[in-house]
Amino acid sequence: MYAYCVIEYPIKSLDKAFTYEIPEELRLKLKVGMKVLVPFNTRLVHGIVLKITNSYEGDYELKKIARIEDEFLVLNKELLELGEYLKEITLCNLITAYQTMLPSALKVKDQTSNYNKYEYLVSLNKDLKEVIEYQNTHRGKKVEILERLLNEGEINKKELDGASIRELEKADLVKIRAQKIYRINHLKEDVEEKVLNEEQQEAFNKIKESLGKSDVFLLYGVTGSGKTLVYINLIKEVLKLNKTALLLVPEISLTEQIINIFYAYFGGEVAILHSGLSKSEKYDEYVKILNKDVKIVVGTRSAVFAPLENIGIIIMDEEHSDTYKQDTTPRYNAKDVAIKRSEYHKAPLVLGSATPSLEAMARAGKGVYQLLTLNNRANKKKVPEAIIVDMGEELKKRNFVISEELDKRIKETLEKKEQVILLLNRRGFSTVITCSNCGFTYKCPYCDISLTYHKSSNSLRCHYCGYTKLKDEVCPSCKEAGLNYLGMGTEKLESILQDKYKEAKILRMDADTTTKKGSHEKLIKAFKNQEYDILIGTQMVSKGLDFPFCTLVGIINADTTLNIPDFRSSERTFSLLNQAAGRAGRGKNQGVVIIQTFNPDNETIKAVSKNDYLEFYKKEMQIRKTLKYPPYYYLINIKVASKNYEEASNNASKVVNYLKKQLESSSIILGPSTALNFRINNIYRFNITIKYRFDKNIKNTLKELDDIFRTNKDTFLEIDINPLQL
DNA sequence: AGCACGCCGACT
DNA sequence: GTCGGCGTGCTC
Repeated sequence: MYAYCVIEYPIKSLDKAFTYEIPEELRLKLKVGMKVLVPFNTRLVHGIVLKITNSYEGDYELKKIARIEDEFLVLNKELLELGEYLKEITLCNLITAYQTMLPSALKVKDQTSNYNKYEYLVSLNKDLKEVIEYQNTHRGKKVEILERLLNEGEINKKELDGASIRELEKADLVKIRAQKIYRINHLKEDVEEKVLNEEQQEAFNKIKESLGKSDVFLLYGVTGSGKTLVYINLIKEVLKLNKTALLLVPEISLTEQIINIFYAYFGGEVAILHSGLSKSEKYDEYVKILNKDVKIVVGTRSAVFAPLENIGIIIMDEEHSDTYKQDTTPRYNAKDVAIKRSEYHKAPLVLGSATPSLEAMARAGKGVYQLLTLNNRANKKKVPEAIIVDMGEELKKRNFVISEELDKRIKETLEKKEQVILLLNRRGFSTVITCSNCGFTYKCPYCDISLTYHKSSNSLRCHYCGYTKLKDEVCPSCKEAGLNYLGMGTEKLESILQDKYKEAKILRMDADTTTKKGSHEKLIKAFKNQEYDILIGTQMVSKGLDFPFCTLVGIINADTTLNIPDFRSSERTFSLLNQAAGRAGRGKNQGVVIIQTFNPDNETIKAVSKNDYLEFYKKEMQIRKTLKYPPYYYLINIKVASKNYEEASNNASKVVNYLKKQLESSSIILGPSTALNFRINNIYRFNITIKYRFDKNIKNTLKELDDIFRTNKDTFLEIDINPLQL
């Protein structure tokens, strides 16, 4: 018998099956989808078995499989196919696809170690007579232990005196049994059963009817409308059918809230998979799924590959989130994988969002997805009104940071002992440092982008490559003391606010204060417990959090994300601001939102203030249509990168010529242009963008292009299919 | 990728 | 004479 295997090296020339003879002793054990160790050239490498046959093609001599690794890990037929699908949609190597699907502890690589954790259980090894005899002839701890073992049966070794146990074991009176345990354990709690309201019930019913069919639903529910409750009830329904459920969430910080709810409802039936777990924790959770010890998986992007069988429903919360797309190779979108799995399992896929991606909404509009709407907040409060403040006018009144209106509202809110959230879309003390005398700005010598000032270390840092330098006392260019902070960060806002509202307890939450594991959750808890009055933060304060005492949300500068040169910036801004606004008035009292902007007439800002997603959707779709952007056109981004400028530039032109020759005339090819981050780490990058609607040549052309450049050592190609950013 | 094989330059 | 530089080519 022979086995076809892909081996661990993620190299184009090795991206094929190698044939091995299966040695006699492995013939019964070896299964397709197993991880094996095989001789390859002069050494042993790991691989995955793709196929087992009785004969093989080719006239070379075969080597034998050395051994099976991690015997319990078998990629089933669905997951093997899913890997091939991943390869197809991202143009990655097959082995890269499988690596992406596996937790790091189980990846195909040379060092294998045991991640299993055990507990040791002690029990009696001899009959009663001998035990009693021993007890009669001995005294002290050992006798007590035997007594307990007689009464209790098995006892965890940790509870007993180590030295005594060792002696008893030597005397052959007790035996110790190792039992695998999981690192993460949660018990179900008594939760009050919340009843679905009319809207929720209706959505629930529609989806329930589709159980057993691979329908896709877009659950469009305003912030606070209780989508989670719908998810929980659907999953309960799925469990009744003895099927499993997969819930995808956008990021860890959000996972923590939702995961606690799920633990409360489902306890040990839930496995979690996200980047906040340690390697061994992830391993454990993965093994739980493989062993079918859990029925529900909650996790971030890569959890879409969870080895669940018999899936009854897949739910993707915050469907519009960018985090579902991986921004390194393989550049897959978890949504595509979720759709594929939903088809395989004949399970409905529910896409939930308060601000659906235009793609999803457009598909719902065409009937590809079924649209379900939750218009009302679960607490029956209105979605907060939003007041737009024109910061251009405020500047004339010399209010640079906090407008009159926001100031008044903050004071009122603090007096009422309610809480304020202020959203600032930047991190660091200030982003850019400029000389007011000569206009000099610090740029990264390797990446050609502005350096960010960090107050705590008085240093300037490049966000791309990590280059750091100390801030100078005088401007390096004109030697005047004119270096100034332009823009503002959370740190600066904090000090301004502390000055203005001396009594207020202010909490700052951004990437700098939440680097430590668990610090994010701690800060949230502290604010929720009203240990603070004002919460200042970046994007992370806007998402999914529930603070019942918060009645005022202020958006300090709504424009920052709007001005990013990207065709999705309006969509992202709407989503961000809408989410932030949704933090206000989730409890008993009505909330208010203040939006400070230099563009009070901007359609996106106006739509946010009216909380009118559909209005935003209509206007933005019009723009996308005229400018030929998704969802009207598909995009492909090709980056041509090289250490050598000429090399990069010439090859970029060659790529464009090749595309023009191969693709249909209806497809639009843009570029080559210098990439937004043209020079990173001294590598020059050119951008080429393809816009197309229907082009039967596209797949093959990209594949060929990829093939051509895989052999080129100085220039490499990065192909991003359906990119989120250009 | 990783390693062997191979064919040319300055050294115990 | 040989140690070692990294170009080339192969891997079931």
